[in-house]
Amino acid sequence: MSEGDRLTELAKRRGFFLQSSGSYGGVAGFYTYGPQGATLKENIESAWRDRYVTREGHMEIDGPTVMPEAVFEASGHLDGFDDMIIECPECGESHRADHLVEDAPDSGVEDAEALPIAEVEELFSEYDIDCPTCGTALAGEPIDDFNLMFGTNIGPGSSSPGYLRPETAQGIFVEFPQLAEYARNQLPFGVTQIGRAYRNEISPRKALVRVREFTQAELEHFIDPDADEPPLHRVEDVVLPLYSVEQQQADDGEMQERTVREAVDEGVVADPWVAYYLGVSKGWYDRIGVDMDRFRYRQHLPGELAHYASDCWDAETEIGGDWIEVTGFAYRGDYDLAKHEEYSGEDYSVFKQYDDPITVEKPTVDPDMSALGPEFGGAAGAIADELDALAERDPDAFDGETVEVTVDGESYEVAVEQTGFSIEEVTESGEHVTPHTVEPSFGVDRLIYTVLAHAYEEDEVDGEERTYLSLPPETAPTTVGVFPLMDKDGLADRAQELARDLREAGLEVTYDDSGAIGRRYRRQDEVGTPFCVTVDYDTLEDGTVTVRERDSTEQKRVALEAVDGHLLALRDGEQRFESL
RNA sequence: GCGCCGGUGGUCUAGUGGUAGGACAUGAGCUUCCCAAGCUCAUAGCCCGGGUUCAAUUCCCGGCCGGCGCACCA
Repeated sequence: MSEGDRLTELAKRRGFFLQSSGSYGGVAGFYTYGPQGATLKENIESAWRDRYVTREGHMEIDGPTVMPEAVFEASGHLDGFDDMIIECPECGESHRADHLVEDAPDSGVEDAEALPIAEVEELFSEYDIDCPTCGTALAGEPIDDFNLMFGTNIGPGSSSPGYLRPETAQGIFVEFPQLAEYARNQLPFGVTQIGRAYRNEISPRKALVRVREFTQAELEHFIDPDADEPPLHRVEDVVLPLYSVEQQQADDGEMQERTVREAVDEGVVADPWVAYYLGVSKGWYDRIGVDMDRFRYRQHLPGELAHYASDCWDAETEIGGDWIEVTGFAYRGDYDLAKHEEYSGEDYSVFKQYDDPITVEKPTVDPDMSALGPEFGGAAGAIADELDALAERDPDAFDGETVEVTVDGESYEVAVEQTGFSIEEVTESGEHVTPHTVEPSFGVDRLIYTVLAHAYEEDEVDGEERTYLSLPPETAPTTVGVFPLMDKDGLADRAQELARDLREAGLEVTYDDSGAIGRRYRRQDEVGTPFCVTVDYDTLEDGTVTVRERDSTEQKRVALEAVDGHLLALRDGEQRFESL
């Protein structure tokens, strides 16, 4: 069995994840997290919150998964995701069907994308359109509709289309004006969101790696590109395993190690904010259980860059020989906010106050409309606007007796004295800045898949093969298994009482009294439970229990009344098992 | 979406034109003083629909699902 198959089998058998709606044949690309998986996910998400919300001092919001069409017109997802594709039966090349129709001589069709598919298919016959690659006639070939967004209707009827969000980021961007208020209009600030996103993938693959509904944890850090710098010194010595474009294109390209500081100084990572988050994140991956020997940061190749990104690095993990993307670190510039400002008409900028107000000489006009109106009639208004723009663009144009402006291709001469031109001293207390966005975007499901795959271990205990998940105690869904050595002589009662006490102390506890003790240890090993506590005959005598550690299978005796404190400390990394 | 291969208890699998056997797991009982021991018993299965046939889990067609390759991954 491959690494992935073994993992999927264990995941189903032990309750990490399973394909959804199995009773009805299953649905491709949808998974249900079982009891272990749901808690594992919760643990990873809360470790993420701890790192990217609490410790970075960012905000968290929680928005809806359905958003109106206008949002995705602005974001570019509507056009970018909705393509008609036709595949040539001869050479196998795929082409945009709508573009071929528009390009066909005499078709006269201008907006084929808006037409129903059946109609576009007919147009292929009508205009005898051939494959641009090999010339084969495409008439009669089916057209595939690639719409990666799930659509729906908001309210009755179809007048108000909506889509399931294909990324959580837009839910942050659209609320920017109010979020800036919450941040008291002070840059920089960061906003996070953990939530579901949906993409109607053509072919979901590899269990949790490519699914149609998934969880993202995204951070949008809004910065003033001219003023804000990341606190690089906090991570400057972190060593990054980098796989740059240059190395990817080299024949024998391998990863190279650079500290965050070196990466910035040498220009390997172009943007210091991106470098900062690469540095912050490396320790976090390690903390949740990613094997850092199977981890790298890979730079996007020029052709891979999304429409908004100027530079992008992915965190990738290796599973079964494949590298999978678990996080994208993108510098999105002002693309998103500028788009939403343009489409919504709302203000998506932040007013940045100068330390000291500055005085500037500003050319202004104050056209005498009572003179321009009679002279130029209906064009007067537009001429006034153009004068205003011209004054800012080229004040020298007002030096002569008259000034010439062009409106709708018509040239007009205006007497300078009628323009009210003057140069005024203006005091400016600040300026409007459209922030740039730095975006680390985490795929939670792929991280879960990675953590499970990297935790999967096999060894031998007393000549018997054993499978266990070497999950960090903080990440493991169950922290402690509690067993009576025997299900008799009152041991079970004492053990159940202990299990209740440990749960009350805030630990995730499983109680098990079924079968031989070794079997129970192995059950917990397979779900990655780091510690097991056994109540035995000595417990009845001297009030101590054994604590057994998963990876080493070693045991220590601990006093009953101290066991909850030790386990909490072990879980939180404040104590090591060896020092018990 | 295309092509190839596949789909039998929770899991892994044997097998068959006359509705199925094992292993592991699970539950009950016995046994057991720390790492999947043993014994007894029990629960539980042929992906869905159509066709051929007296009879289909088995053969044929379609669908769904999975693996791999291609394409796709804004």
